[in-house]
Amino acid sequence: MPALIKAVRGTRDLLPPDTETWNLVEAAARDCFGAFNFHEIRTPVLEDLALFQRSVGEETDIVSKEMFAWEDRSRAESEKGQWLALRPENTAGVVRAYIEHKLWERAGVQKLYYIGPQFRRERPQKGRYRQFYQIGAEIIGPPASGSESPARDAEVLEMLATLLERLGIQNWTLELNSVGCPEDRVRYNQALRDALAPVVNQMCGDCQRRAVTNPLRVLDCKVPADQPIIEKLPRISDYLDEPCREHFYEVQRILKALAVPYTINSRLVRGLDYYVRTVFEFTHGALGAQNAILGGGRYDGLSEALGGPRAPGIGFAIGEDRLVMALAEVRPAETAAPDVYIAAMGAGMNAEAARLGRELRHSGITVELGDESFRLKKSLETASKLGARFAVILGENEIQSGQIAVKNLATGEQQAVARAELPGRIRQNR
RNA sequence: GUGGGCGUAGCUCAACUGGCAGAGCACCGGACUGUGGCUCCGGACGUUGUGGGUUCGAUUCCCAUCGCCCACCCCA
Repeated sequence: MPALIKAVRGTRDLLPPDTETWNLVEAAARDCFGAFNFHEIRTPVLEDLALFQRSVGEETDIVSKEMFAWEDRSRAESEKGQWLALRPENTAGVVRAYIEHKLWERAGVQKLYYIGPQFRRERPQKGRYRQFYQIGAEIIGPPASGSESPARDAEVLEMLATLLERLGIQNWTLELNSVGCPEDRVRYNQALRDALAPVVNQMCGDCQRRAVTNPLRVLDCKVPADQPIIEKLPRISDYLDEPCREHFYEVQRILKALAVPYTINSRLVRGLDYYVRTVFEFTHGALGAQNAILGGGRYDGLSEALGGPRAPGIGFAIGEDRLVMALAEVRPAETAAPDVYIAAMGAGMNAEAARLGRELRHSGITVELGDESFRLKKSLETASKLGARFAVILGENEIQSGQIAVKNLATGEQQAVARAELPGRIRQNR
């Protein structure tokens, strides 16, 4: 026997009834985003590697060590092999499409959402997979379209709160921060380095490394012993210039007006290079170490970094795997049951059953077919296990008389119904 | 990439200091040839993740390897 082929590390099959939950989440997202006038965009899973190097950032772990990337073989021999990558996130692709299709020519701001798989070559753990799914949305447009307005930030945050609420997910926390504009961050980074210099040798090994490579990351450190030191480090809020400060204030003012609860987390920094000003994260307990179910922020300079026109934007990505996990606590998955199970009996009855099934489905009824080889007992047993509401018995007697036996599997009550009345009878009892 | 935990039937798990691999649930069939759920009877379930070692004998002990899980780094 050949060796079994299994799903590759970090990927997984989603089976029923779990897929019902996934569909529920996606339907809720589409519905909710639609109410905010967002429209769907689908970008390729495969992109030019350079797209992510330029947007997410060459030095980020995502790009430097967690991407599935390879040189395209078909052109390798001409020594101009194109480097391809499976997308590790979707914002870069959306902005690329925005530029490529000159979407700035369209009226107003572009409000786009996507649902799809992303890929990162990380070690899997709870809530983290190599193929994972994100539901995200972006608002992007030329400055004149209002894309830079704090009202857009608030709109996105309100939309997320609405979605979580609609899904019945509670106990989420919105953590909000502003990382300022690039100039602010340069000044803040310097201030951090200065403040860390005298104390960094008292900190954990990771922090000593971060202090050199990415001082902002020191703020995320979870080592208890480091906390007193971190508390005393300068805060980004003291380094924001006036426009950034004003922007952040206005976002909060609108959130308050909308009664969207949030907390300021001055240590919240996000991993992607392109974020400016508003950054945020929604967290949820009981998800293990990966407690962030979604994150996002503003990326006013991204379009230009990718060779496009100035097009400020803000967006987020929901970790769908994690959202589903959180939702599963509220609503356990359940397989939908058929309305009717057709118990065909006797040679030649499969065709009759198929015809009847076709008629019923035409009326919007969900039908499962038995098989003419089954004994009635077995058909009823199966119908019952599947959770069907009705068993429709189709045998010689029924064909002869034109009266079809319909059994309500919950009550055990059975009656003969004229074939023409069958769909109506079943629908009214659904 | 690093650290820890765990791999026994489809699922949840047993099996004493090393002595014939088991139970519950689920599945299939029968009791009941056109009437499910309850009950009873029966059946199939497995190279104990894989490979090696120690031993008269290994699910058990040792080594290696693969896989999964959890955590770190990083991140959604």
